Amino acid sequence: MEYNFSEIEKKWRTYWRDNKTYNVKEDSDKEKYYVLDMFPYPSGSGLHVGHPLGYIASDIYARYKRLKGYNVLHPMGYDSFGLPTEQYAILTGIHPEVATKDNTERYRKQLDQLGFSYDWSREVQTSDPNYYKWTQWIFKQLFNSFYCGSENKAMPISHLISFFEKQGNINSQAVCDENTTSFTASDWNSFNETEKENVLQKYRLAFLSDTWVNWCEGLGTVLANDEIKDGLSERGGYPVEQKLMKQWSLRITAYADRLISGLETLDWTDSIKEIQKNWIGKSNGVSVHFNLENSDKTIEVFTTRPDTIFGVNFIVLAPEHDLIDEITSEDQKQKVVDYVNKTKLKSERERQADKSISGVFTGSYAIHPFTKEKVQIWTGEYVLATYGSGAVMAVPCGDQRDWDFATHFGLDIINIFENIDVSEKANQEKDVIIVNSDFLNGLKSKKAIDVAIHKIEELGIGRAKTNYRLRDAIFSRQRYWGEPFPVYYKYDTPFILDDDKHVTLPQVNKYLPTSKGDPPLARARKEDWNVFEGDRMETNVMPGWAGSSWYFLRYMDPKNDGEFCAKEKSDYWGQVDLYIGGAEHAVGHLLYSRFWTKFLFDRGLIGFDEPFKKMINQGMILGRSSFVYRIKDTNTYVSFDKKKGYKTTRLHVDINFVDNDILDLDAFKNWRAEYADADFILNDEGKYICGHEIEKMSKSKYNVQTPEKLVGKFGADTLRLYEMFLGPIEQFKPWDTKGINGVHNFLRKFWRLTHDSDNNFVVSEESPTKQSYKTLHKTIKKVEEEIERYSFNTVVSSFMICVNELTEQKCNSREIISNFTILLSPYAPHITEEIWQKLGNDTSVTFAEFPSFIESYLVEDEVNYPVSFNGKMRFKMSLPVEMTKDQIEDEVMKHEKTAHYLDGKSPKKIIVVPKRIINIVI
RNA sequence: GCCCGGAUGGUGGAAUUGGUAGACACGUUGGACUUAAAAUCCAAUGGACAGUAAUGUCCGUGCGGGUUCAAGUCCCGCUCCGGGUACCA
Repeated sequence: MEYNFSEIEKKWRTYWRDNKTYNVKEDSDKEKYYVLDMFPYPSGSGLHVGHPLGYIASDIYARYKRLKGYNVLHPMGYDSFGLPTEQYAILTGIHPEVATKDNTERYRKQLDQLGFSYDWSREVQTSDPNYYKWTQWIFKQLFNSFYCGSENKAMPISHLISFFEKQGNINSQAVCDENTTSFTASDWNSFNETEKENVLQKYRLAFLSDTWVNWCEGLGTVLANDEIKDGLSERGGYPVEQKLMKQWSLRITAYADRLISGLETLDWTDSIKEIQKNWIGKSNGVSVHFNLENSDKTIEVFTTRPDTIFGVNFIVLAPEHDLIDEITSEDQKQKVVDYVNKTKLKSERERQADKSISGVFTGSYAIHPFTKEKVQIWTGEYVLATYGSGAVMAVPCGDQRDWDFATHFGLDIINIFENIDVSEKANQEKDVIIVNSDFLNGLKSKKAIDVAIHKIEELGIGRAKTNYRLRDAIFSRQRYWGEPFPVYYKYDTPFILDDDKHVTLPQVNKYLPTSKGDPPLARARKEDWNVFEGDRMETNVMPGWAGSSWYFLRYMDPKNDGEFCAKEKSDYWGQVDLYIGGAEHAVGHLLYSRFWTKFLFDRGLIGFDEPFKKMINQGMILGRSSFVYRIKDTNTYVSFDKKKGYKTTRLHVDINFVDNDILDLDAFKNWRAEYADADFILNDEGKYICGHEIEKMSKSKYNVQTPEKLVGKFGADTLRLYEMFLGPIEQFKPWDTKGINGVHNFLRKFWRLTHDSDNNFVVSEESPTKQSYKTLHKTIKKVEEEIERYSFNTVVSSFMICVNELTEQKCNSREIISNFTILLSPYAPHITEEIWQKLGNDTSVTFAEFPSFIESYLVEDEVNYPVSFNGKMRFKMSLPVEMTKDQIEDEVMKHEKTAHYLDGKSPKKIIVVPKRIINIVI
């Protein structure tokens, strides 16, 4: 074999490992660059060809930046805590640690095969106690911090305590729970330890709170929304109910505003920024208090449209609203109780899925703050307890949901919009004039909103307020395979372990909840814990996103035993300059890690407050499924091009039996017993042609392509080039191996350019021709420009054009080949190392210098002008570059073909764009 | 419903600021080499029409309009596909 890729690739992978080629150190003489892949979860099923797409792109970029003289940090590791491994442990009894080790080893093997330039000495795993003790440490810092509203940053809780000691909480600007009661300094000083802690919990950034969760008694655990189907658990089919449970939460809502404004500094796609903005859901409005007819209490509603306050026809409370019990009249009591109970049984998801209108009148009335008229109070599911104050002022003429509700129950609809018909639907337009609204009459909405807020505040019946859709993040999981909390309890009050103490996951006899419904860790006996303090240890574990919220920092200082990451290291490496990964983490990982980064910044632990400066979201690679067509009620399969006229059933066939849509009949027959004596109707060439379709890659569709197979057949360099050649990195695209021969041939062509027919390496020492220089420098320019704008696919074309031209020029000059080898090395590291070595270099091509582009090689004496008539290109003519517009015009008019296209007419206008185009308007 | 993308040959895609549409590959067809096959090399390849031919004419970037000397690219109005998201007051 001339180009023996398997031997070459093996040789260089060994070399890189033995020589630690890709290990990096901080180096103040060099500018840093940080290229990171999104943290993979090492799943048991390994990689398919879609997974490495982003890794290849980031590797190319990292290698390119090295050639450009940067000190590049390009690490890899595993987000190794997680559910699938735990499920596997429950099923098999195999400790998750063992399964994780197997999976990461397999993953590593697969990654290594592709020739990535990771610094593996920096590998981290979230499930490694030496890693998660620092996750615990950050949790401790969150616990010991509060968010100061006046400084607009997180600060030590001790500051807050001394504030309370001096002033109580009445003038405090600290962010806290909605239901926090006021106290004075002397109140505070009289509290006992537990009382003080209960207050502090309302301020801490990591805090215990009662949270509504989907509790499944049958399984003894809390379920995620997507684990519930029709009100029953997906596994086992047990009933699920909403239950209040004490859970750890993180006060991400304190950062809501900064999480929105910080997006402006990021080079991310608009769509991800938009998703985050919507998720945080900032809305400016006003909270207004409505007095009740028969009570001293008031109902607080939140509205973004105070301009429509004279259009209020009724008020709707969420079924969970505190006041419902109290205000419901005797005659409506039974109906309301039934309704509230019914809704309680539904999961949040079910309630959201159910679009039907429901609600019950409570029988009591509120007083409109301006008109003083009676307003009916209803309860209805469409009002969410968890947003705003859990109550809305219903304006059916101006809000479609309120309109639907009013129409459904036959309630009045007052119209407050001039010349607008609200009999068919509500008016949501803001560019209309408001009428029937006392002091707002004649104003347009925008102005009326300001006027109304002003008036409401002046009368003391409410105040301007900003609401967020974002909720505090629940941080407890009733699982085993996650980070344990550094928390113990004394008299049911939580305490944090000292900084030098951390909890390692204790051994348990089973990975299931206890019979009492406590999490698996509750199975651990006192002596199973490495640390045991107080009455009991916390038995929840942290969620999957805990470890992944800060892993990019640990890569900078992975072995540090005294700190999570030394400040001088994080100051050197700084933000991730390029982050490549899927868009599916838009509101999970990408939001949480921004939150943690801002927190660590606030506390002075790192010097930047956004983790990922530039992000590229690679598109999914889809599979190309193949099909056979079985004639109904037979065991006969008809070729795709012959199936017309037959009634057939389409069946997925394993793509490993299909080459260029032609089915390997023997392989198919051997696949399954039922196909063993299959008959075939072949086409005229005696072949069975399969049908095909583009679908998501999945085992059940038999369309999964593994990198191993392709690396075996074509080599890693070919696979790397091909994955890039498929198309723009961020686009969704089908995987089709048809084209892989093309890039493989390119590498072979490159090999042949530098080897004679006996496979001896040959380069010429003669100086290259002008033409070859031009080819090279054209390529240098293109490769550099395209990589800089992350257009990885077009670079491959440039390589091909370069080798095609050099082959044509019969150019194998050492100078040209050397430079081209460097250009190609980020894409095809193995073959280029081999040729680099054969060129006589004794260090890796990794340490070469990216060739500099010299403009003068591209300068031409002549320009080949396209000549257009009325915008249509008709012919070309070469003219000297230095020619003036007038001279060009003369030359064109003299051209023999011009007369033909003028067809006797004289041109109205001649447009000459030097070095570009000539257009003659007739 | 709302928000964000996208639509270019038989296929994947290129065209970066409005300036030669279809680069580069795949596939297909024909040819060379070979006992044969594979591999390799050469040639053709958007469509239609005319011509023995060189060549010429027309059409052509989802659809309909517009701006411009010139539109895949800009503007207006649609269609279809993909993604995200939703009783968020």
